[in-house]
Amino acid sequence: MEEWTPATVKAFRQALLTWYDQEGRDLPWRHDQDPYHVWVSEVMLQQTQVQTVIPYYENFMANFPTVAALAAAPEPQLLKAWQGLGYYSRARNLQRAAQQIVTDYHGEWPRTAAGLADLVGVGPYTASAIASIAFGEVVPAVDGNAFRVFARLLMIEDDIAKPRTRQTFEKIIQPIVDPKRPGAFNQAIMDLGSSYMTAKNSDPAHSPVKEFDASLRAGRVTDFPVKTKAPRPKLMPYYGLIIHSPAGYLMVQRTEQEMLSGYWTFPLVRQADLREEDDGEPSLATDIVALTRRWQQEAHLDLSLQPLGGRSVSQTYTHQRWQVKLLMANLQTVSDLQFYPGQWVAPGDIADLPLPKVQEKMGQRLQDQNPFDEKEWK
DNA sequence: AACGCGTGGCG
DNA sequence: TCGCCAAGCGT
Repeated sequence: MEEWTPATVKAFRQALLTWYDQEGRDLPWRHDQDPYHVWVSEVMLQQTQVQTVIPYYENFMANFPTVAALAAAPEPQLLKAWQGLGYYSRARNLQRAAQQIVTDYHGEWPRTAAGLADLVGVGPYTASAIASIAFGEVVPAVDGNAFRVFARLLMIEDDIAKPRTRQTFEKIIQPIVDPKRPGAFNQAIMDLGSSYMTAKNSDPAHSPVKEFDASLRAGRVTDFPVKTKAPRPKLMPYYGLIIHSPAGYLMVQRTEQEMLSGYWTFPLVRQADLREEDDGEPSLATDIVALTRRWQQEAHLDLSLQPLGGRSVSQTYTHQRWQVKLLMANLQTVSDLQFYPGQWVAPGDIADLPLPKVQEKMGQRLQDQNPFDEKEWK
């Protein structure tokens, strides 16, 4: 890899920050250096692109303008504000950290990366970003952009998928960070990584730091960064149960142990489990299937599940690929039996719940087919 | 250390 | 349709 002299470091800072001052993006969270604003934006930006985050950030600040407001927010409102943004544990961790700030720190922010890292949901990158941007600490904020930019500039061969590579990069970048403007330096690297030095379609030959780009000189830009590939998502076949009654549709809130926790969906049953039930084998069925069976037997209700036409709904996650076949049943009466932990939701009220994308797709499919001649969709 | 965790965009 | 990528963190 390349090594830079102090003179090269100085020239690099100059070129980078001159460009950033002229061409840096005007983003909603860059209007001031309020640590609350920086923190919320950084958490939203974890694994998420800027143009996706902007409307969520604006809405979030309108709903929760201060750390105290966030700490006191009702969870359904919080989850609704995060709906569609993904990685939902971020929202819960954000609120828990807000409560830490209010109660443990009496509203006073830790002013260093080391202190900030004690907040739940704030890891090494986010802690350094907040510390440098809001409090001027001279530390590198090493995210995917910094990995890519410096891997190319210096031709660093370490595999960025390995956890310990972070320390390697931090050690290399630390003396390069501009001690006078660490926050601007870190943000400039990110802007560079999302413009002239992207993963694909980058244009390093015209970047403001092209003179410092060893991979460009070597004609090896696309060799960096080195990163081992992630495994393919595992196929997970489900049935989505659309159970309709005069009271509405049966919805369940996903538990803390499940992914998408706190969000609401139609009951989802692994296809293998439902088949085991049908075969009369020892039951691997979920609560919902067992309850639908019991309900059917005790109340003598017709709960025969019919397929809903059309192809299955699919949703790909980082490690799972769901294929959801929709089955539906129409109950003429509800009786007083309860579907724990489910809840009947009127069609016009479904959109008020926090819903993950896969539920929106199932709901859309249902509305397209409209098998129960429903007129009350919101 | 390796894995689980959402969604949207792009070639 | 597919594979890869995007301002990571918790366990």
